[in-house]
Amino acid sequence: MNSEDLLKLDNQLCFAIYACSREITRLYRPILDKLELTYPQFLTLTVLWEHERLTVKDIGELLYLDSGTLTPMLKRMEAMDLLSRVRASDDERKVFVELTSKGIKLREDALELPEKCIPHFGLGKGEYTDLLFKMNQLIGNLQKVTR
Amino acid sequence: MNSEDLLKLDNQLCFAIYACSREITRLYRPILDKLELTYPQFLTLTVLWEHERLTVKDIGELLYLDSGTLTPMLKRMEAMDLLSRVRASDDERKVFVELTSKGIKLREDALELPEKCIPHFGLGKGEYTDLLFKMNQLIGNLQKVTR
DNA sequence: GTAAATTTAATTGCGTACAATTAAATAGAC
DNA sequence: GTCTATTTAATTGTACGCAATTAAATTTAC
Repeated sequence: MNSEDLLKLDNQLCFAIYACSREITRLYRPILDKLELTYPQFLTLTVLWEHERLTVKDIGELLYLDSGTLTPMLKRMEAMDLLSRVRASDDERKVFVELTSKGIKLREDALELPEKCIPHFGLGKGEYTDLLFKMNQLIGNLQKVTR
Repeated sequence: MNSEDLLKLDNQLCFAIYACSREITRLYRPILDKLELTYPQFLTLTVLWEHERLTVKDIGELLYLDSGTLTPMLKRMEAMDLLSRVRASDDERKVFVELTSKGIKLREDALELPEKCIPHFGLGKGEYTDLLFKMNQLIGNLQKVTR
């Protein structure tokens, strides 16, 4: 494709991905609302369900977010009693984030989010896995350039 | 995959797409900065390069954005002398958006954005087209549910 | 051992996203 | 023709997302 064609909206993969990301969030929103979570908050809980205790930096590396995004979001989630933020005693630059019992318990209710929503993607099992692999590959390629 | 597995970050296609969207924006940013544009502003120009004159609603339907996002962004772009906003005389609810000569001219410089960035995706020509098709298909599937 | 460099989180500021509401104009129902 | 419903954009308010800066703690270089 030449650069004229690449400029057309319909040929821009980046737009398709950007639009798709927002469409999925739209699909998730009713259940997220029920859980009283935003999508980035749900992702934050997801990594904490998997890791128990993480620094702000750890979360940032897992979700590709920086402290400018995370600090205020984590404070909101702390105010909601989903997690606690404690400055590390051995290295006072670090802040450990840990789930409260409420945050841990929320996992059971959150199980239905992917369970109920992913079928609406209309992808076969192989297609889902394949697309997941390709997107992760693309992320990897991009990071080679941008880091 | 069961719902326990689907909840894991590494298995969530939605996260891969969300992260990928932001990684692409990160890749685009140096050139966008040079053009003094944000990514959504670039998309808005893209549809106006293709259509000449669009209402706010038209732009919203093409980019899946609502007036809450578009109105302030279009005002900023008007202040940058990239486009004009004129209320339609036959139907005063509508606002027509049209590029200024500066907005039209910017297209030449913008050609290098996809031209230079897309090679960094590290995808073969077939892979790019294939992934584009699959993402658009997924968007279509999602819209069946959310509209 | 101390000065400089690095790391970590917080802060500031700007620009989206989007739900919800408002206000004005137009279309439809009768 | 008028009353109601719908359409369109704007407004308001909240929450990201990220660049740039700040401030404090720790590492390192010497």
